[in-house]
Amino acid sequence: MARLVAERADLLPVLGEVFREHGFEGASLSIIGARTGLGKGSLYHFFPGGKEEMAKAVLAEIDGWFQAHIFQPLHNEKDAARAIARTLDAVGDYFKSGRRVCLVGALALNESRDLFARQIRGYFAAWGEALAGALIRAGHDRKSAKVLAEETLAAIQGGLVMARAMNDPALFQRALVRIRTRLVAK
Amino acid sequence: MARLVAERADLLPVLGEVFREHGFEGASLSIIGARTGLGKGSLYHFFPGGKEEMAKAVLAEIDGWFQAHIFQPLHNEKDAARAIARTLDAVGDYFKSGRRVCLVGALALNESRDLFARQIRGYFAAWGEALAGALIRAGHDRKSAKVLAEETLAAIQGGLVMARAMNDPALFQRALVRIRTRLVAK
DNA sequence: TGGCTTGTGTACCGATCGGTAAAGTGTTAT
DNA sequence: ATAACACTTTACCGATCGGTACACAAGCCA
Repeated sequence: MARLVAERADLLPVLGEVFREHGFEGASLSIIGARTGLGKGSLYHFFPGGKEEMAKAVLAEIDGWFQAHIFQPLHNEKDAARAIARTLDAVGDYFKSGRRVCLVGALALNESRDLFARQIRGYFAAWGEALAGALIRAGHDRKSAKVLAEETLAAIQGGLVMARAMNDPALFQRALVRIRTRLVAK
Repeated sequence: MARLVAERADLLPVLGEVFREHGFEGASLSIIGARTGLGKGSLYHFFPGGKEEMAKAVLAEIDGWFQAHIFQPLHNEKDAARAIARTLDAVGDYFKSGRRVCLVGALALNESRDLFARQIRGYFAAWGEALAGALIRAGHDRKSAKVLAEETLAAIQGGLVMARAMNDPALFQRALVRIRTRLVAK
């Protein structure tokens, strides 16, 4: 039978968008099937654990992307200030300048959080530590770096929420600009 | 037949908590029935429009509470700086120091936003304008007040998201402290 | 050629979904 | 007393939910 998808990994971006748009509860198998073009048989072939396994796979893929494009650069690049600036650009692109929501943050808000608590916490913890590390290398002391990192992540999440609420993606971009100026200024 | 609830308004806080915990899609009528102690018949007696009317009523009640306890004080109190400080305290209490999520923000994130777009936008717009007005009276120029208000609302929403994600209510309290120092300092 | 693996399509499951209908119970006003 | 109203209870509706079972089709390897 002609296969409809090259590999399981190709499904993850689509699944991610579906979960972003409808939430975990709201993303029904019929919606998922329609968006992926796969029937239940195929979906359960790739994800025997059902919706929960799909969401966990998506979260793992997101974590991998951030590891590669955000966390690692923050850790490794010589020029910490430059790394911070560049990863902020990458964040802006990733969230499509405010038109895309953070799935990890969205899942954190309601009771489905409990299903994914470890991954949610791990994602933000890794991000916070990577950013704080870069801030230290850029000249901040340990304490202020930690505070600044925490403040930055909250500002990003809040910017995404507000951009959606006001239906104004530019709001998120303005938030990113403010974050940038605050992080580069010592 | 013995009535189980004095008036419709008494249901709204319970409904609010249910929507906060489960989201709009996830809050099933059976959950709602269990939490309110009412059967479907009673629920549809009070809310003929079903879940959607329930959520809209909850949003209206939230808006009313913020009007009375946050927006109006920001507009009316003589001492603007004091009004800002006091409303920040009220916000901290309202969100139970980070243990409670913002329903308006949570609804904004997924596709159920479209159902409530006007109320969501109105809530944040009113808040932003009230805060910006108070900041102007406290000495800020029009432009920086608007920016600062936008930044503040995003920081609050982001603080709530992060506190839930990290399962650390103190994170939200730290965010509120930072907001306070930023708003009182000119 | 023939089996084996990998994926797909279809039919089906019991449970639950949001919502409706209508009878019944209690209170209140006339 | 009785009629009107406000609320509750129960039974029910079709649709959809997440998930399972299984036959079947294609590609690959022996």
